[in-house]
Amino acid sequence: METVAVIDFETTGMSPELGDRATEVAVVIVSDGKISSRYQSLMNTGAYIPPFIEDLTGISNEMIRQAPPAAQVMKELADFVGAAPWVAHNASFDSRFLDAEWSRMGHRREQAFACSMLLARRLYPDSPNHKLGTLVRFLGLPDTARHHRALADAEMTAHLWLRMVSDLKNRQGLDVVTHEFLRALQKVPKAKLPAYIAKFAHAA
DNA sequence: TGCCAGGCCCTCTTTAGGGCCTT
Repeated sequence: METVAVIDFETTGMSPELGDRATEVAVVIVSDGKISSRYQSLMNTGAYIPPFIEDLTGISNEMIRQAPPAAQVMKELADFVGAAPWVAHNASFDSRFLDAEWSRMGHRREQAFACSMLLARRLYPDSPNHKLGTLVRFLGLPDTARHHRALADAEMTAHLWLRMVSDLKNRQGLDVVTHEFLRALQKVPKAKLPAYIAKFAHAA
């Protein structure tokens, strides 16, 4: 299986367009069907973390004050990931924060994002909902039991990604499940999904 | 919890509204 970089941000809020900043980032590299390496760091942007976000993530303003500068962390992240394509749960969120933080240091993202949430909505329509934690329980995946911290959520997303690739191969009969294929699959209308998958499945 | 955004997706749709996801 090709290498992908699964990323998760903790932030001060929902919108970098409104001034929210990242507070923690984690990336796990998935290759050969397993997690092969990990990067995580708190990051100091100088931004204020509201109390309810402190409660949600356990990341406090005091912790951030002692964290390395955001530019240093983003540089380390870029070096760590290299040319691997991205994966995130609700990728529109993490991709906007990654692009915003990188743009501040003049760095531009080149690799595309695949979204585990859009794929899970298609592959597991019977899940009660498609929050990361719910999917982990629904599928019986390893639960890091520390939700809303970057590394724990990135690892859970990685296990979800591996499960989706495995299910497409073993249950749907696909021989090759690439990042590019899954990016296409996440955009296929749900009603057309069986026919789309059948086109690529090996002959019954 | 802090009232904000963006994108997807469904439906009582497309000249729109609201729920789901992410912090």
